[in-house]
Amino acid sequence: MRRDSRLSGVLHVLLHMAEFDGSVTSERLAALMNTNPVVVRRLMGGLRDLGLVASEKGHGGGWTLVCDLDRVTLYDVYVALGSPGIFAMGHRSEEPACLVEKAVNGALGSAFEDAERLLLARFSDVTLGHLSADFHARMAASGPCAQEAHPDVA
Amino acid sequence: MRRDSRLSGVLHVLLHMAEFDGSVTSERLAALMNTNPVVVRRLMGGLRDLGLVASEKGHGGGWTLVCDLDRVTLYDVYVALGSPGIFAMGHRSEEPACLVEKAVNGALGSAFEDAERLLLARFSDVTLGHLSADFHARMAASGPCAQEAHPDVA
DNA sequence: CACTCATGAAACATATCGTGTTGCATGAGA
DNA sequence: TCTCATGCAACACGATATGTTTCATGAGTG
Repeated sequence: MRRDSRLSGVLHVLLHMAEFDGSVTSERLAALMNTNPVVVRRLMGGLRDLGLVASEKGHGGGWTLVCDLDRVTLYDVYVALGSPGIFAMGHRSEEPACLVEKAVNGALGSAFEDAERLLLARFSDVTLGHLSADFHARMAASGPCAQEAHPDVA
Repeated sequence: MRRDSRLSGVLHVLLHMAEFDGSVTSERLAALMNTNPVVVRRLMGGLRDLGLVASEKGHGGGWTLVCDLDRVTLYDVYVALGSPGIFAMGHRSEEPACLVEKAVNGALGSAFEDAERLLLARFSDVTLGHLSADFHARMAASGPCAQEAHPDVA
């Protein structure tokens, strides 16, 4: 549990959901991720609020994709998670009185801003559809006898 | 204490040291940083190992800059700190068996690599001399009656 | 209506890691 | 010998992602 893997995790969930027809329960998704259903619900909450997925209670309930995979980017998913902090590093003080620290913040800050801008731009360039296509390409490349997408669903 | 501020902190220390003539004790540096002398020693250990600073024990001991400020970049300092992890986010699994996760890792990984490359390139473009010059410019800009660099040293 | 299934939410435990702090050993100079 | 300062180890603390349990809510089924 070294770093924040929520974006990685929620993308994993979404791509698995794209392989299902109907709705999928948190429990089944959690089994695919080797984690706990509550963790899945926490991850999905923000996505539901932004209309990327829908959840239904009760019998036959679960999670459903309600967005166009080709119109949702990694950036959208990132925002749905609450735009978590990107960098593990930061300033010692955001509003320093010390002029030395202001100079340090200036140099580091602009570098971090540029890197963040590039990263989020890259996120905006990739749709869930791209990821899904990449997944299917890997499926095909792994041979005709490759495992199914969901071997544990049978 | 939200994020790793070691790079910011150690740059702060180095720039303050540049304003001193002789050696400076950890205690004095810690006072400038509002922290503990042991924290300063921890930060400086890696820099000493790489020959950026030197330390001496006993009477009159302390820390001295032994590098050319114009030849040491932020990247060098970053490496001296042990090249700490840059991003707060990462993969759920580095070597996943799941093809979905491989696709996710591929997309996220290349974006993170590009952003890291950009960030470190920016670090390599900035020397400690640049930061020091920036600091002195800020000193001059803050007016003739501005505080000294080390008002608490008098 | 009673029962079951599944989400929603809150509380708590756990692990990691940067930071702060204390204590003691080592070595250099007065 | 005494003092000063680094070096190092150990421990406490705070923040946060993650894992887990418990209970409430609501939707479908018999």
